[in-house]
Amino acid sequence: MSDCEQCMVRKLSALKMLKGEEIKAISGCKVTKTIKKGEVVFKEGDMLNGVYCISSGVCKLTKLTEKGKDQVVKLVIKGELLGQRSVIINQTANLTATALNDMEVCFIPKQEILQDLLKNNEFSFSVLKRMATDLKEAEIAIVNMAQKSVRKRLAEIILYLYNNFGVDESSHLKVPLSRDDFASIVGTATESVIRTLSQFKKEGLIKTSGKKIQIMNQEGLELME
Amino acid sequence: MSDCEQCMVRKLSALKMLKGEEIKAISGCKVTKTIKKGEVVFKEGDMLNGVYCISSGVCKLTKLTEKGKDQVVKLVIKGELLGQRSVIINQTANLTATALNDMEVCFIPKQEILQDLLKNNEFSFSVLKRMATDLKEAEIAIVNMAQKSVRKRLAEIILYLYNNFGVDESSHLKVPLSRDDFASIVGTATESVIRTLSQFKKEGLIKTSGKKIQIMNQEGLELME
DNA sequence: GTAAATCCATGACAATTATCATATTTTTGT
DNA sequence: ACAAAAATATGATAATTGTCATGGATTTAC
Repeated sequence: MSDCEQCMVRKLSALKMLKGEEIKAISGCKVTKTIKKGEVVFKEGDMLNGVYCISSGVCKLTKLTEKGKDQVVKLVIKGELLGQRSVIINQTANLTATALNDMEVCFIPKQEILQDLLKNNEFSFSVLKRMATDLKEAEIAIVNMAQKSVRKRLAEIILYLYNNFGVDESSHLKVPLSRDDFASIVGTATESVIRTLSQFKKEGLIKTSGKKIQIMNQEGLELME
Repeated sequence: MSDCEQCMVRKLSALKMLKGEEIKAISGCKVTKTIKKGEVVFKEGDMLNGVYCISSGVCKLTKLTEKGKDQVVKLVIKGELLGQRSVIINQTANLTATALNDMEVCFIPKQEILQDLLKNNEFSFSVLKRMATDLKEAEIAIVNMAQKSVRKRLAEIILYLYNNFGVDESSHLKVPLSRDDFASIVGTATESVIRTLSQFKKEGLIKTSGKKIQIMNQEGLELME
């Protein structure tokens, strides 16, 4: 049905480097899937038979800790590929992918991707660049976790959500994260998130209505000590 | 002088995938450098003109935090490449590399590496795999930072040093890390490291003499809650 | 070999964050 | 629309970690 050659989303990822032939092959074997909010795309430990290209929606990648809590490692958005790392090093998934809202994804079988990686140098170099960027971001995340306070990390994630996912008609953050999700992104207890958000409210930095968050003083969040 | 074709260290990294021609080219243009303990190989923000292949010695990769402290992101060892990420995405270095003991490295110019990456698919796929593995490790580090206590993280880094770098004749950990280094790996204050090590001593888990550490009860460290 | 510098160690105390208990509000399912 | 479930909120308190001060031990440089 839908044709990869015309797909705008593909242009956002390394898949844009594929040649006519290769695109056609993928068009022929890809499977489009709909994933509902809260559903799991794949689980830590699953052996993946391919990668997922996200057409719409947002997804969280989490890792289960020894205490049984989830830690969010990364939020993934339209145009990015899921599962490429596991496919490349041929290992089970390191993370669990869960839809934060309704998603549409294209599943591309492993053999197809691996074949293209080995044959098309521009494609594999592009994937390499993408991964290098991910690695850089992960390194920054390590430093943030190690050195910044919960308060600061929470302010930063709110700004991140604002800058990357924007706001809805009522100017509330678009990505629907629960306090629990925030806690597992920031790496703290849910109560600490709630308390800190209350603090932010008192300070006039944000407003909330239910789980929805609205930024009132962006600079205040940015300049947080 | 020394010939890359014969180099055993090269076999440990993605460079093992290079073909005869390519190796010769590198042999001809590489520069061998000696770096003394404490010296900086490159600094965060430097534009790198090539990558460094580590022949001997250990090196820490750090990032400067806003508070002016260093956070260690990774320890790098013989056979690994330094600076590949910056060269691949053509950006300034994200991290500072500092020798923890005397090192010998081979500097390979950027053009040479990039050429090989674009021409030799097996090489670039091998670099890709390496980077995928680094990314996985970085994700695990994020989770550890976010969820584990200082005590636990310190126990883990001691075990890591033991497993990856071994001990000297007197069965003390080989890598010479100061309490300050430990603090910036674990992501805590130096005093907290000192205090926690003292605690470990009291519990019979380790012994210390000066900055040297000896593991007395490996299982105790492994099973730490 | 000795002084200076650096590093290790520990106490006292403050700040941050976690945990447990318990309301209250919001969302969900029917 | 309504009850049940889930999520948010807040207080009280404990545990962890950070900061500042100070003294002793090692290492380094000349």
